[in-house]
Amino acid sequence: MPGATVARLPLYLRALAALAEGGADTVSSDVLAAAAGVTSAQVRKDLSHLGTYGTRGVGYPVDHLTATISSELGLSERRAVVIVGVGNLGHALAGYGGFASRGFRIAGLVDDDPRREGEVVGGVVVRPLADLEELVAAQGVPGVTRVPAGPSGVIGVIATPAAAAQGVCDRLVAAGVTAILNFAPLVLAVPPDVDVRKVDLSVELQILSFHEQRKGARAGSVPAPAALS
Amino acid sequence: MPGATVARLPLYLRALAALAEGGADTVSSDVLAAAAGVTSAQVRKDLSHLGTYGTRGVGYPVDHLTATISSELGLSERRAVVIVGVGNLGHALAGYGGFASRGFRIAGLVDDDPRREGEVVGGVVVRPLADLEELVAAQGVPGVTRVPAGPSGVIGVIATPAAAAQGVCDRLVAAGVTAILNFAPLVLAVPPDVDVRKVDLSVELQILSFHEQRKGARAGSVPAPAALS
DNA sequence: GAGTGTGAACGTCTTCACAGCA
DNA sequence: TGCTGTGAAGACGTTCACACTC
Repeated sequence: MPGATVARLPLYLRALAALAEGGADTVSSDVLAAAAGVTSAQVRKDLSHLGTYGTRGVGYPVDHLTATISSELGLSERRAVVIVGVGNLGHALAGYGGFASRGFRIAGLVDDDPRREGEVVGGVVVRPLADLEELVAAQGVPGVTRVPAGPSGVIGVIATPAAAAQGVCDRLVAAGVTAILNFAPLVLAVPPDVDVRKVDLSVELQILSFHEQRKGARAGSVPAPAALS
Repeated sequence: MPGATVARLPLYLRALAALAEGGADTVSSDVLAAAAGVTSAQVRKDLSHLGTYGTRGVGYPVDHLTATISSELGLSERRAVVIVGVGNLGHALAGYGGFASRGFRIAGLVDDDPRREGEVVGGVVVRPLADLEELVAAQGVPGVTRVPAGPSGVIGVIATPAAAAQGVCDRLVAAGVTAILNFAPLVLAVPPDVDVRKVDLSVELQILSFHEQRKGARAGSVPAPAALS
């Protein structure tokens, strides 16, 4: 399954939820494409990778498609998420309703700062960093036989300052975490079997800034003279 | 300039800042690649798009390369950012030091909820949603001649619930904003000259979940029999 | 020798166009 | 007729390999 397709499956899932809300029974690739912000050809190609069969002349069954994608994404059982770092960002993440509604559960909040210990955020108690390993070990992914020292199935979220991130990452990995979402602005070093995805807010702004600059240059300056040819 | 290259320039910028900190005068593509988490061939290709000249046998001058990339990204002047929605996420964004240190300034915080008006977050006062247009209009990008009804150069950040996002987006666009960073989990409809980038935390988790599931399946089941060949 | 700059090969993703089926 | 499923074509991005320069 192409990585680009995997990245779009959550979008389809979200669009399908909205369509199901509206009482739709089936969806055509055209409608689904509009809701997800892609082209219809893209939708059909992506769904063909699922082995999913729509009905020609009709479309795809909303409920079955939803179930298939959920299953493919491993969302059938609520996956455990452990958030490290309960600062501004950690608070926002812990309080974000989208996690729970998308099939995840916050299984732990951990912070370095003793003053935060015991605080309750999003219904979960903040625990000291020392409890990290224990927290990860306590999570079993239901339906998956836990192999000792194998992947735990837990997703670790790093919301600490950059200086602390690699240390936290090492501990997560040692505890058996093989999926990490990193908000700290640095490149984490991890073993090859560990997946890291990164979200860097200032990088996003800088990309937007690039395009803005180009627009500004276009609008503010005299158009370039025609090339000699 | 390829979009993929633009997306990596901020990473190089960050890596260069760290190297400059360490007192480095020049960088080889190898070293820069390691710091940015890409390959050295990638670095050379990307930098060649800048028309930047390194010195063969030596590397790239750290200061000049930093200046060139900053300029290319339009970060020479501090670009204004307006954040709409000062909930958990908005708070985290407003308090995020990475914005200021990367060449952006928070020019406005806006929220719907009258109870938040007047609150000071990250040194900026929260203003009512009605002030949005005025705030955008008040920002000029220094050095860029402001064309009436043209792009304002301001970057809008949408950190509202999904239900409010499209309305806010429309107002931003009407006010002259042509660059939007969207945290709400929906696809925004905008005119073609407006750039939208989206960050969806639960989408990232779902992508990680997909890969975790595959690992779990591998570890938990008997290895597939060898193919007949 | 060390390291850049770049054409060419390669792989991946997207779009097109249309055959095939309800 | 309407819409899926999919080979083929095209666009895009990355990696390779090496000529060239300091």
